[in-house]
Amino acid sequence: MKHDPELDSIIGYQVQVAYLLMTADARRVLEPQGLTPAKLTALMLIRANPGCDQSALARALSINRSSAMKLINGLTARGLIERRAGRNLRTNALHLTPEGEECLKAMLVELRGSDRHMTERLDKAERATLTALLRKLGPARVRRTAESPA
Amino acid sequence: MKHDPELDSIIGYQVQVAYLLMTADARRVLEPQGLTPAKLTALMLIRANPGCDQSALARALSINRSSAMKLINGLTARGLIERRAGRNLRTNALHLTPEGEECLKAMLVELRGSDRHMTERLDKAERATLTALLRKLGPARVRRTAESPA
DNA sequence: TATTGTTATACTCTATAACTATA
DNA sequence: TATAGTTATAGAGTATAACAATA
Repeated sequence: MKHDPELDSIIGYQVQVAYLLMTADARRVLEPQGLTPAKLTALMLIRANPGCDQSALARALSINRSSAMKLINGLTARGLIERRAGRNLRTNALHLTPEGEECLKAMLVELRGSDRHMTERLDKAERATLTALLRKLGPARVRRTAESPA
Repeated sequence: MKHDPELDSIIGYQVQVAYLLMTADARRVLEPQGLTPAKLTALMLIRANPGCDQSALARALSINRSSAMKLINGLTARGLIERRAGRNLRTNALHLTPEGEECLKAMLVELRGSDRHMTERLDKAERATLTALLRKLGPARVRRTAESPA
């Protein structure tokens, strides 16, 4: 199937192609553990913010509370995370279990391998450049804390 | 919510963040027409390959035939594409309708606007560099020399 | 025999709405 | 009042399995 050349100048489309390419390999790595990129991201967020509550996690993942419930229930059922007593009686504190910590570490090793494989045609400088350029995506008018103390 | 610094060195994660950022804006543009990035991609493929059959489209989108059926039925119901008689009695030839052509053109105008907005912090050279680096993603052993650059 | 389109069915992810307990 | 967690339900999107017609 031919590709429409008009899409070559649309960065968002190029990013989409890259995303599908990269995640296809990542999914292959995560699948044996019953994980997906979204679930992995949730585990990483919980590791970086131990004791966070469910609503905060939902906001960070850009999903709503009830969707987060299903995600959290699934990870809890797999023994990777657990709900502990929170700051008050209506919040849960999310934590990785020891098994979750171990699973996450092992996944990161494999994901680094996948990532190295999928970026092997880029040298070190190119990798740094790509990362820097990806970070510059997004509208210029975002409210920066240094700019105006909104 | 804090971000785990270990993810900063994983290109696949950076690409995922960029993808979610870019498509959020694209979805906002496509939504009033009942379209999604995947449906838009299907329309672009049909425009670039008029008369293609359903199975070829499914392969190009990396979905299976029955999933493609739903997609095609939806676009047909919206009057954007149509099934015509194909090369033989068991294949359909997919074509954009005049309304589909017009809708696609209008969407591309808006998507270019969105794309320009989301990449406004990059200058022309940076855009070209980003596109070139994104194209270099993927394993080195892929047969890419004589084929189309995907 | 293999392939195309099709249907039936199921699973995952997401969303909305409503409910409860608590703040 | 407002918020956190929860439940029920629904709508996309995808997949597998099977089937008839055709190659």
